[in-house]
Amino acid sequence: MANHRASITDIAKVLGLSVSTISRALADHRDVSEDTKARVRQVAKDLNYRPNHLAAALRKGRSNTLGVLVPYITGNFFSVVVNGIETAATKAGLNVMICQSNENVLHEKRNLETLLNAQVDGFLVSLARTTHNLDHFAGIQELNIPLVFFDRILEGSDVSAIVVDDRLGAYQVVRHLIEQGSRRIAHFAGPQHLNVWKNRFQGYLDALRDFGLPFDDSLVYHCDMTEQSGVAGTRKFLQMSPLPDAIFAAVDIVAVEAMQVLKEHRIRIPEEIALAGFSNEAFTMFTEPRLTSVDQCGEQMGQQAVQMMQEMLASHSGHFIPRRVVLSPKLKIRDSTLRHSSLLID
Amino acid sequence: MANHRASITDIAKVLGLSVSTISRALADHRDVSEDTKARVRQVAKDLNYRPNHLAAALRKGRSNTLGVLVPYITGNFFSVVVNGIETAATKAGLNVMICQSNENVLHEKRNLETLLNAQVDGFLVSLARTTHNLDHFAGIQELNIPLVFFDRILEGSDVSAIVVDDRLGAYQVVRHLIEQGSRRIAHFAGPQHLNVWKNRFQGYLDALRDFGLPFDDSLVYHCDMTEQSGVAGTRKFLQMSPLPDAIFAAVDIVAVEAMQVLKEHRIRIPEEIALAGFSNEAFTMFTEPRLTSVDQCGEQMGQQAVQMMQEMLASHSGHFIPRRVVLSPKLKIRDSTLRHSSLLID
DNA sequence: CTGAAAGCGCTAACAG
DNA sequence: CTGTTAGCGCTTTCAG
Repeated sequence: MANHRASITDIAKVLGLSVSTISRALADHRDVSEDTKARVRQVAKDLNYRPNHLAAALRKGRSNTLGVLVPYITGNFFSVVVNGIETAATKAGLNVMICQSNENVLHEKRNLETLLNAQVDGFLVSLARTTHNLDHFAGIQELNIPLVFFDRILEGSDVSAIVVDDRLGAYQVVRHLIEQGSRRIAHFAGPQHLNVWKNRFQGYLDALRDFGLPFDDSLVYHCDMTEQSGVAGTRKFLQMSPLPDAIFAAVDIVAVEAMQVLKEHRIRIPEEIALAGFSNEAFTMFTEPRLTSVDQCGEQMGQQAVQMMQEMLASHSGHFIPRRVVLSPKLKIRDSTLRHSSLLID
Repeated sequence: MANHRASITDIAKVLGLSVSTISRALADHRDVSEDTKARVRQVAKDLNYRPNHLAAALRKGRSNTLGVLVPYITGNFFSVVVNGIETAATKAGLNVMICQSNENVLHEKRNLETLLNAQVDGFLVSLARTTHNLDHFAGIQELNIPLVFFDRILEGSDVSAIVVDDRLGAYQVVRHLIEQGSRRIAHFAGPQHLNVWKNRFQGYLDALRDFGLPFDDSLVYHCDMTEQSGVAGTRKFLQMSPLPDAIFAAVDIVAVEAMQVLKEHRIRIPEEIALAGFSNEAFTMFTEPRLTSVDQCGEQMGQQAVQMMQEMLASHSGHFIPRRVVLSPKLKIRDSTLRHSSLLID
């Protein structure tokens, strides 16, 4: 007999009341007497009643669920953001469905459809590296379903988003490198159609300009930031003469690959070549030397994304004016760039 | 006009057919003529029709969704398992809802209810560290909803699960340490009510016994494996005389903390004290020296969990005989234990 | 304060 | 091959 999900109807039968009364009682509606509510709650407990979200969602036209789409969750940054999203969503009584695009725009498209079919009330999205246009978001826009991007957005697109000031983060890194005496600073740049890498490159350029250093095209290695690009790029840098005296990689993992190549060549870090990454991945604390990087406030980003989503959900107006929240990144200075050793921040 | 989710009814109206025909056509039912199917599909496309999973789930009594509950997804191991689960589930046409318990049994209980209310068809669970009994799973069992545990299960419980042979993994680590010449091997042990840490401790004990080393109680540091327990434990070990000549931590992060303490004390790794962890977290590749660890085949674990779930879902028999799949861990020998440097496996 | 009735979008007998 | 009908469990008018 227990092998059956108790429904509102079951409770109604036991108490000889109507389903609507039970429904109201469970929702703590003020039209129901306290006495009735108490009895309903008791029976609900006895029968081990569990509300059927699906039915409620179908009826109400709202699922109370957010669809989250990230490139991947292995790795530190996105899992922290997702963590922030989950925490904030739970607090707001919203559920979360998480999908990974695996950096593949086709997966992204398919996941979007899955989430759409699951009737999510809103989308929180960080783009795949291979996404070059937003065509596959047209359906969502047409249906007026709230959509908030975070971290990765398409360069030049006018969308609501929580981003970090990547340009500023990169600027701070390069300024720090210059302050530590570097003059020939190499850079690993990522695909320029995504805001994050474009802006990090821009920050690099801006800092060079502001501090009167010449821009040297050959010091920039363009790559897609996938496995091993750090190895190839570093080898290329090491063939130059004179050598660069610093390397700033727009992604931590690439910086770590560079570190390994530099070590193989017995090049001292940071004395001969200083090294910095971006994202403040967990492993930056464990390398030797520890890697200077830029923290992107993932937890906060997730929370803010949910907050913006809540506002959109609340404002019943069909259309939303794209808003943008820009978080300030935090430079994390560590041994890999610190020549005049003294103040180690962290 | 586009601002409206097209339904089967809409398609039916356009074509002058009944909803059931449309439903069947979309499901590629053989009773519908190819001609009709083609027309239905065309109109579906034109109207940008998206099936409503909620409605289908409500009607069919199946949501095609799996509930996944893990302690956390930040950190490598569980995010890899979740990755494996997602991949396998997607392949099987199942959706996935992921929840984190944050190692908190109360969260675990609440998440279970959320997933239950979301009408998931099955549960994939890895227990929180603070879970000491399975009372909160009673509701699931009663409803005969398939439940598969993975990695962390309650010691002594009779449940279906995919686990890794933690005892064997630990045994291999300790044997390796002994082969490298260690004789006083210290161990960081975790909470013993969970299979994983109990078995790792057992593997440690078994290896000592098999290779004729005495068991010394003071060489075991019991802790809850949270932040900083590695620091405190290592300090304690360093006060012993004679010093241990190896440390085997049941968790990687603890091993890394130990590494940092050892470095502060200028103790050479592995010459003076060899060091090994467990889980093969990503950062084990980046420490210096690189950390010997045990890989737990997370991806495979996730896939197997889904496969077992599918079998349970398929077999319509109400009750399931608890099954267990035990995966073989892989010892990853790296510099932190390799004294007679030669064959570096990886 | 409580009840009756309709319907969210879909599927699955059953009936032609 | 297609249509009719009922109903999954819930919420929400509208009527008492």
